[in-house]
Amino acid sequence: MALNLVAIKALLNLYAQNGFSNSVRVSTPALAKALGTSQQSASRILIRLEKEGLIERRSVGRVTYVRVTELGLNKLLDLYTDLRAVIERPMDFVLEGRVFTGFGEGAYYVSLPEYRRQFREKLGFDPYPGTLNVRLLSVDSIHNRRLLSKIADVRIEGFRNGNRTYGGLKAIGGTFNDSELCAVLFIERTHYGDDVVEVISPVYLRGRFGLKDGDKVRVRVTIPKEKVEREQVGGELVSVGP
Amino acid sequence: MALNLVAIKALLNLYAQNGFSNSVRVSTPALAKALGTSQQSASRILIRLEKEGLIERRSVGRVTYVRVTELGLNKLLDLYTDLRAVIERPMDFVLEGRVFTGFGEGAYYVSLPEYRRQFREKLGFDPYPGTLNVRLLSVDSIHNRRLLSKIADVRIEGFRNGNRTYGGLKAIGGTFNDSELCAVLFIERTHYGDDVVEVISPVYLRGRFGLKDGDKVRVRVTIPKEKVEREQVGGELVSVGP
DNA sequence: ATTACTAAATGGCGAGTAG
DNA sequence: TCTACTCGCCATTTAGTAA
Repeated sequence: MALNLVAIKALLNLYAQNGFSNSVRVSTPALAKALGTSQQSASRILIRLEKEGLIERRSVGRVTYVRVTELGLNKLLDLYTDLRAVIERPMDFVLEGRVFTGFGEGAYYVSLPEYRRQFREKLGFDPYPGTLNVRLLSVDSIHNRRLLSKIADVRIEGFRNGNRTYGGLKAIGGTFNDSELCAVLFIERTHYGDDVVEVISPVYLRGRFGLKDGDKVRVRVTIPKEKVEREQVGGELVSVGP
Repeated sequence: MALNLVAIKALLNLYAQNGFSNSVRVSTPALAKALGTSQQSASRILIRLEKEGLIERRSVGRVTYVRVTELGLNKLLDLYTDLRAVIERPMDFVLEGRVFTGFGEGAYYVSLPEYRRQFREKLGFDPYPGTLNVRLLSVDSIHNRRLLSKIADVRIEGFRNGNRTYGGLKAIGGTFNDSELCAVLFIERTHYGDDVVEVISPVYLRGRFGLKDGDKVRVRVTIPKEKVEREQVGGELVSVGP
């Protein structure tokens, strides 16, 4: 017999008030308010939680005290550890596509001392002078490119040199064909579309893997934890307290 | 419009299969099995999740691929962080009671070199030769005593000296009257009941607080995280995979 | 084999209300 | 005031079934 989400929220609410090591004084109207539900439902939930052995109730006069049982705590811990096992683990973004020859500016830009210095300092390697252009194949890869362009946290600043200005870009480190260190570049004003990434590496990738145009390659970016943007924070969860 | 628990489980299940950075192939019977529900419910859940923008579906031939959206990920993260905020925080166990004079053996035992050495090494202080007996007042305190006796992780070994054997005990560090370092002892073969704790401390507590029999005292034990026993592991949560 | 509709059963909800 | 009952009502479920 599976518990409802609201019931879990109620349990969490009680636990949040130290309900495991203290008897917490609760009233069904107060609980109802905290859960955004009716008094009747709050009453039902407490009855249910008690029946399932997740809480213990004790009436002193007309006020009731509730204490979360070990079973109840375990219920919360189970949910928590299940979530944690899934969420607190590295997230892999794979970009798969085919090599193609671009406009050939990559080599020029990468070898500019301003850029090169920043790559060395912020990415930790001295890039081979040139970018490898990859046209992404699957919708997943294109989707991942979009996500990564937001996650990428290595900011390479633009600069000006005389009357010429050079734009900024973002980068993020990854692995090329599951073996070589590389970085994916997200150039602010690129000539390419959403289905293209430009990759740099300390090694000459075309040579290292004997790549010709049209060959399939794979870039893997691993995000240590959940570093994913949390722009939408529509928290509709338990508000703890009275 | 609040989501159901089963729907959350479904979302988690999809996410667990790298559903955020990969399109996951799902079938409603398989999902139903993983969730312990019917095929029809699985179908409805997917429809619902898609309607709420938490997943995206894509049909290729007769198989459908599902991908968790950023909104969907945020939903999981919200739940997770809410749980974490409550669970991953120190837990306080308060024992309140009144001082009473016991059989007077405490001083003898504590001053035995074997015990004393272990206290010093495992608890980090040299105990005043004597225990303070506290008779617990509230049901919460008695409950907490029971819990702490299971949580207590400082094991003091028994020993024998000639023909006499001295029993083992467990202890856990705490704070006496919110100011002095102390430890609660859980003696294996005690003469006292479940409503009594024996407390030791580097200082002479009776003197330090001017305690007479019947005076109220409070011992607080703080457990860093959730170190609580998880004997009951009735996991009825999402089983990940096919 | 799928997915997902409709129908009937179940279960949860809030309003009203008793104790 | 409180808790928790009953009662309609609506949501969610499963079974059957269509596509």
